Amino acid sequence: MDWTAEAIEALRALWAEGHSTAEIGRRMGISKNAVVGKAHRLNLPARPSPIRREAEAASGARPAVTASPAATAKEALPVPAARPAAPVMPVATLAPASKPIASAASLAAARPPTPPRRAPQPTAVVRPFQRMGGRSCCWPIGEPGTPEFRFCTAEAISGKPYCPEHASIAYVKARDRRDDAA
DNA sequence: CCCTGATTCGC
DNA sequence: GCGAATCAGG
Repeated sequence: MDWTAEAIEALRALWAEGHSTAEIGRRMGISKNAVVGKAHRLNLPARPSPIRREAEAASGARPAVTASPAATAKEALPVPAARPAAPVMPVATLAPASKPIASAASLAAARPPTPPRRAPQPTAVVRPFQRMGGRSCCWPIGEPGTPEFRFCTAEAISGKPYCPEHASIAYVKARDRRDDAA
């Protein structure tokens, strides 16, 4: 993985939106290990991990888990942005970012039925319109002409028509495109 | 078994 | 720095 600024920005954005590492990996065409590894290196806020390694526990036996039962209840609830902000973007598994999917046609072609793995979340609010100040991402999703067709609802990077994640795949690094262009 | 994320460690 | 392997919990 070539961790360009864009890629890192995309990672940060997706991470902040509460996507799973595997999901981020899928979206960016990399493994979840790469995602979690990089996230870790970037010191991105760890999200509720299902596990608790012995290492941390061993470092002090049981530090204070039992310290103040009352306090732990409320304060031990960081659970920041666990909300899957992005309303299920069935953007399929885009090919490992190689070519900037320019046309909606090609995108449609590369759009296999992607049943959402996650159960519908009651808290997930599909916002029909962005009223936010920022421009929304122009990345087309679905087949044009169908009811499903829409654009990515994420907020575009300022100065770019795409959100971080789509920008990361939309813009192939300019360098050395000459050889593949031939 | 599927999923999850964190850490480890060879590269 | 990178990420597969591994670990560990749900």
